[in-house]
Amino acid sequence: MPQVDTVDKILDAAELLFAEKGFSETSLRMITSKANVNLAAVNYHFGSKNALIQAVFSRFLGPLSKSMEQASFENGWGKSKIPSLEDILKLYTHSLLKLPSRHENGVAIFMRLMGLAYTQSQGHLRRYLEQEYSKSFRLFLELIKLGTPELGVKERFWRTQFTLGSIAFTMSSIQPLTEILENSKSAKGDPEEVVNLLVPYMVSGLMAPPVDVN
Amino acid sequence: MPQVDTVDKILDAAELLFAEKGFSETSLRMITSKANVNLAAVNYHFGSKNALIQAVFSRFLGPLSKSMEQASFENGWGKSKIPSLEDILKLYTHSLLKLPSRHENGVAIFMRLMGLAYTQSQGHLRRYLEQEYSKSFRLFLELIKLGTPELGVKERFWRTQFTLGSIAFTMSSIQPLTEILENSKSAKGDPEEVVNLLVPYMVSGLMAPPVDVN
DNA sequence: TTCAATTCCAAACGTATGTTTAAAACACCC
DNA sequence: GGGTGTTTTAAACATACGTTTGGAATTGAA
Repeated sequence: MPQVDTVDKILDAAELLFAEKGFSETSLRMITSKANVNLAAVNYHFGSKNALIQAVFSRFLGPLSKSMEQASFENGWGKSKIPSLEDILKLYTHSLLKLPSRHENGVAIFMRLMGLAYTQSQGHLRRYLEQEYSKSFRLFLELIKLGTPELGVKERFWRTQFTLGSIAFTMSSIQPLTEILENSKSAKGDPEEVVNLLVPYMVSGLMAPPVDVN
Repeated sequence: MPQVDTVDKILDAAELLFAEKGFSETSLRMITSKANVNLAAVNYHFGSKNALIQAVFSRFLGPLSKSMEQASFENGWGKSKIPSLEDILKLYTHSLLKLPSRHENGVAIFMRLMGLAYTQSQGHLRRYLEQEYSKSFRLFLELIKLGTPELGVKERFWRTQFTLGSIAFTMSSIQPLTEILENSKSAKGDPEEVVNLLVPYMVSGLMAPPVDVN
């Protein structure tokens, strides 16, 4: 058994390339040559390119969803012990930061991948994530609901959408925008710093006085 | 001369398909068959697929950037007459809503395309937009700066980033775009309503008490 | 060592893509 | 109405893709 087996070498290379270029723009030949494995290895070990995409997500989404469910449970959060919005968002962002990764900048990669999962039209991926992690996602929405009791359903829905957008988009467009702004000094901040700036922004946006009551 | 010439038929079809599927996932054959023109027409009139992508953006970004620059000028905004953040964001969102479009729900399509431009890795597009519309983008950043005088450079940079993310992501993940195009009256997809919910969210996020001062 | 199962590999397959070609069709002006 | 420049067309082109194949190499247990 090699130190890092073929499966992991493929996942490592695929993770990076998908995050960098997107799914359709990354070919199996790019992946296998970066991973130093044979082209046919992907289909042998995973079955298809789509299955590889799903495997990339499962490798980090599995541990992540488990750790978040557990943390929420350990805190005893629920209708009897309502958490503040800030606590919720801090829990999530920090679980993310603590997530182990094989790459530097792992957080940015994961966030970028999550953004792509929403943004790119990969029907199979959406279906897969939905059926596999809907429980985790529902828990997140439930906590948001506990933290924003004054919001109507519609307004909470959209503000949650805006919030997810801030995260996904920010992480997914770090490199491009820094190029444009050539403001690389202010943009080079490490993920932890960005997250620390992000939480109060999200809290403030979600907690803004309701416009629409229903 | 036909009522709608080939160039416009191609642009119309491409705009919809790009917004729905993304750039790489949309083939020229999909576009030309939806537009009822010959496959070779794209390369004849535009030169290449990449040039078509750029043309799709120019068709709505040209008028949009002009109208925004003009509105900002007519309001006399500047260091002598500092606009409120809400005024700025309202100007932008409403110019967007008033933008003429050949499709119902044009706003959602434009926003989705802008989101894709940032999110998908299309180097040529980024370079093109940068060289063509950097002035408009700089104006936007300048206005944001006027509207958030209490923020440090770094915090303003990231909060702007978060804000752009809210917009782009929200519009780009209105999932089955086709569904929304079909029953555009449905309350949950009405762009005007979403924008009205979005502005206070953005204002509140941008105006949150600074965490980091520098 | 032997043998069966697993993993790897070079090569090929079929398909879809963006692009080019050369001829046909069309439009318009003198 | 003939001639010229523009536009459309069907067909072919070269290339890149995901996937499959059949045999070679490797592995682990008996």
